[in-house]
Amino acid sequence: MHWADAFVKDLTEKQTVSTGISPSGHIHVGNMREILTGYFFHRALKDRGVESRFIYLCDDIDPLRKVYPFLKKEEYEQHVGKPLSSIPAPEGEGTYSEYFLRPFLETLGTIEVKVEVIRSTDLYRDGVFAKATDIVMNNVPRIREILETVSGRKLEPNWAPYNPICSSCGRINSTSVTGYTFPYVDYTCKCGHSGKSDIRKNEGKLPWRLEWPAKWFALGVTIEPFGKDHGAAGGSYDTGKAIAEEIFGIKAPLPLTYERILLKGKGVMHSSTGNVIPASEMVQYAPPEILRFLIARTHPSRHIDFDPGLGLLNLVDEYERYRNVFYGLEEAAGEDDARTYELSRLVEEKPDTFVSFRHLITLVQIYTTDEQLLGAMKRSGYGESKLSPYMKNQVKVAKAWLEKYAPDQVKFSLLPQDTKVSLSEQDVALARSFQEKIGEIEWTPEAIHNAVHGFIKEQNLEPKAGFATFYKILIGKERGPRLGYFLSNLDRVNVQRRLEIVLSGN
RNA sequence: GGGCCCAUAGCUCAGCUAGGUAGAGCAUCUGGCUUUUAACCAGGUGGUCGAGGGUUCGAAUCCCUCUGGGCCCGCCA
Repeated sequence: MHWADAFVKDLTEKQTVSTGISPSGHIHVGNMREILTGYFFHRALKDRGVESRFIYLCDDIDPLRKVYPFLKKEEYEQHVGKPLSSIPAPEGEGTYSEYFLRPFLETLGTIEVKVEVIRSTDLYRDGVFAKATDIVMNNVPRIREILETVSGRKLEPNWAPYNPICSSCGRINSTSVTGYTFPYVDYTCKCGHSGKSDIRKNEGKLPWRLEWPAKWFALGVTIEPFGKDHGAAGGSYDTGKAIAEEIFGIKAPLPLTYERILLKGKGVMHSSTGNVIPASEMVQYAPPEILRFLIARTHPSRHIDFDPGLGLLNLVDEYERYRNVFYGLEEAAGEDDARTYELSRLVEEKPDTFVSFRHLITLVQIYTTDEQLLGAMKRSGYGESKLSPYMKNQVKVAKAWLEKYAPDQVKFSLLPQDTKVSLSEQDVALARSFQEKIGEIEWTPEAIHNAVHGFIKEQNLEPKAGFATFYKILIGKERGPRLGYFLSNLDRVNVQRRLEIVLSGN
């Protein structure tokens, strides 16, 4: 059974699956595990006929913690400590949080993940946290005791479970609570200002360890996946669970701690270090369903070493193998293959409506126009009369991947006309016979192929070695794309000239 | 100091929940194919299942200890 199905298999009541990511920087492939793990639970529930609500809480009231390396120091120093929803975007119009949220939401659209997006600033502004905040402010000693016991840390004497936003300087990290009378929290700020925050508005926020259980309480969350940073003993899930049960009188959601996604050879993806591939970029360099597949195929308890190079190509191969399993064209290797495919795919893909991505990688390096490409695809079993939007995107993605991440192993390009290549006697003889007759060969794939094969046979060569001669001359490699189709797309005069140049040097 | 996860073929992994003769893909090798989608078809090589102990008629699977690797908490979120 697929891990998502196994996780929800005993649930029959309506569930609310919640996820949360802070838009403090680029929302990256690593963050996708949060939202997609939740999404797969949601899907698994619905597929079992269990009612489910799926929400994503965007923590946009969180303060900017520091000036990240990707921010201009002079510009953002003044904003440290202010909510992400009230400081300017690194570029263009709008707020900081929306700047990073927008491409993420677009990416969710691209991979067909439908989720209710809730901004924490809005929750506070609309008073959704008011009741929870009031409960919390009336139970400070008990909460302090829980936090100190469960987490083992000592809280400051003036600690309070609420952080007011200073109405004068806008900071949330420099205020101290001095009193509480519903609905106002009194505070003083390091900037010298004293004031009141209305807990029914976005004039302050709960600290994380309280905000999390308050969210469960206010929104009725029953399932929540989270990163292992929250899952450590004495971590925020432990304290959250205790607060949920003892202060709010609710059950904590069913937890799932997931492992991190690493970038192969570079370690953990962190927005603060810049060691990231934003999710919005990944869907430009990989078929979008692969983002889902990457997360769906691996149990959350295992870390993922993501390799955007050759590893990505292998990943797509695997996805396509699972697709074949789903359509009964191939035997399953693992028992969840078909289900993993089903959870990953974006649209129904009938077997004759696509061409394998690996093959496409070759094709887009040979053909320049859609017509040529379509012809080549049809020879590979593509049944549509024109490029589908899906395949158009695949083509775009294949080109982008070649440009940015492809290893040399899968790339080829014509050698410059005057590049010297040393050839064996066999190579020379073969290339010469072709070069001498090149003007008489009909410049079509089949005719070229037949001509080359004729010369190979005439000279008693191994076909493989014979073809290699031409690859050496043209692209400097031992192997290459099917020669007839390849050459027919090159200008005959240029090919002739290239052969002459190489032969004159041997 | 504390916690979690991982370890099975050269590589990526399945198998572990409910113990019953060790699996797949890729790579590699051999053979086939009168012509290459960086193919295709058939077959082969390759593993003391990280180590040790325990439970059991029987352990990759359950329990304990250890080793190695990774990550996290003890600021903030």
